[in-house]
Amino acid sequence: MSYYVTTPIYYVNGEPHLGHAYSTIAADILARHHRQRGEDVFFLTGTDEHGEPVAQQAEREGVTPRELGDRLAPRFKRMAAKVEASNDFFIRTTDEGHVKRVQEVVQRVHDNGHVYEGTYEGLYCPRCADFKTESEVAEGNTCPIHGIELTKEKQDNWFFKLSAFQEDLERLYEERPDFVTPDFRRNEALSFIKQGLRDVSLSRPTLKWGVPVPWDTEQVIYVWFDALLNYYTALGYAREDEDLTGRYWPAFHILAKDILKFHAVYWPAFLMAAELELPRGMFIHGFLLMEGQKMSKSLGNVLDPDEVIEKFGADALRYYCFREVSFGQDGQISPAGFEARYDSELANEFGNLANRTLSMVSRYRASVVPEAEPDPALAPDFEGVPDRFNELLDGAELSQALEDAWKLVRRLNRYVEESRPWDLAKAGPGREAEEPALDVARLDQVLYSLAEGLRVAALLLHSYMPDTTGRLLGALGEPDRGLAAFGSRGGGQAVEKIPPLFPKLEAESGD
RNA sequence: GCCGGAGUAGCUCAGUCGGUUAGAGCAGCGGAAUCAUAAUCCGCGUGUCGCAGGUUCGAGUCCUGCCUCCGGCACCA
Repeated sequence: MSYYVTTPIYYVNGEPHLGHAYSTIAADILARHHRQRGEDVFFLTGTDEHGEPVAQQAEREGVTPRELGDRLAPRFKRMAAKVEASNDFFIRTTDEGHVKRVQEVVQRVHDNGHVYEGTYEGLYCPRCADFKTESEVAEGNTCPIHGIELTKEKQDNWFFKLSAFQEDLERLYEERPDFVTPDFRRNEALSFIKQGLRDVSLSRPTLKWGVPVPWDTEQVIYVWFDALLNYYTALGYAREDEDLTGRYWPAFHILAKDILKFHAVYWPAFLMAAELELPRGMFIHGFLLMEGQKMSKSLGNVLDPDEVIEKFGADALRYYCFREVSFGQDGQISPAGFEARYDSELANEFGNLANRTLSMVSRYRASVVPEAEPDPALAPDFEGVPDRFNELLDGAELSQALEDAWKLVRRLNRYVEESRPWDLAKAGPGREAEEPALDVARLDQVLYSLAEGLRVAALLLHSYMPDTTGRLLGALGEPDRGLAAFGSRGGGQAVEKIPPLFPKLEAESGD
């Protein structure tokens, strides 16, 4: 079974920020999760480098668009690495393999009769790289988004017959209710379709920076089609010796709400026109808001992922993003919120649970997990959790799944208090009078159950926090990374004590 | 203007087909414990469930109207 997941490709007219990291982390969690389930996974991210905004940005900086891409693509690549993204390839739309395959697909759409030549006249925003309909024009012929003056443009260019796919799209949404999730995004896309689709421009005659239209090399392909096709083209050349298309296509897409229309309407229509299989689905996430506003360069409220990772670690960032903000919704984030979650949940609840567990096994049982039956007091709380976890992640419900896993962490801390291993380990007065052998067995059972529960929880959390859970699983003597049921493994492994997984922040700054 | 969503504890939110005293986390207050990164655990809520009607034996849950907020689309400038 294969699983192919993508992030949007990031536009190189600016530096990477936390918003980019967010999409990347989400896709990475899904990729890692499906690998844990033993599936054949391909995870793609990359950069979008064509189009007018890049050309303009390059001009402002006095470099060629190619040079701008060459400078920024590595930054995005590095960001992916910094957040521990396990992508199998990093596509750049300037890659030869991409350009070639875009032309093939566009040619096929043309040959299938879905392209025609027309004239487009209207007000154009160079920053948006898009024409504005009358309704989208602000006072004084300015762009409502960028506030800059629009220019009147008339272009002979090629059109894609989007309107011809109206019924097909409606049927798609009918037949596959999960094609776009969450459902309120699906409704938005569907109502957009239902109100009637207009043909869209497929090419740009005035621009040189892009993929040439194969049958009219004076024009370049509109950057959005070029960009969307990355999901398909990458599989063709990511590996020198193998075309991966048959193995992985179609994809599951992760994207933010601002590019819903392109992915949920244009993209499937274009694939239909090219007679390619449609995506298996897509999940539309919201924005991480800083002080109530979208992070944006112009507002100056951008959180640099590097700084966050520097202070909290990549795992903590990955955790926080999906814990604090319900995946799919917009949500507030803040440095104070990071610190609160880090301290109370990662350090105190999870890190300390790991620490006390390893410590007690080490102290009371010479660092070997005892062999015992799972405690019936604990087992029901783990019953069915991995299955439900899988189901949630099948629907890309990252926050819900994380919540389920976290309940186990909390349950285990409670279990420690309920079972009081330190009392069981005491041979003090009033204990010897009872049956010591019973307590030995009981302590074995408690320590086994605790270590086993921690193992199961760590495995569930592994896709979210690969580094720290990896270290913890190593310390627990667990070589495998597949999801496991509670009680599926016996005792007998040697454990080792390790430094705190999430050191307290005060302790750090106090040094 | 049209469509959709939301309005529940100080904050963030759960509340499944209408059914027992409306829940969780955080924050706050009090306590227990000592294996552990002074971490953990337990206890503590007089909430007009946006407002007003209605249906029902019974409504946070269904219906109608209204208010506020958010999103999408359309329109105007």
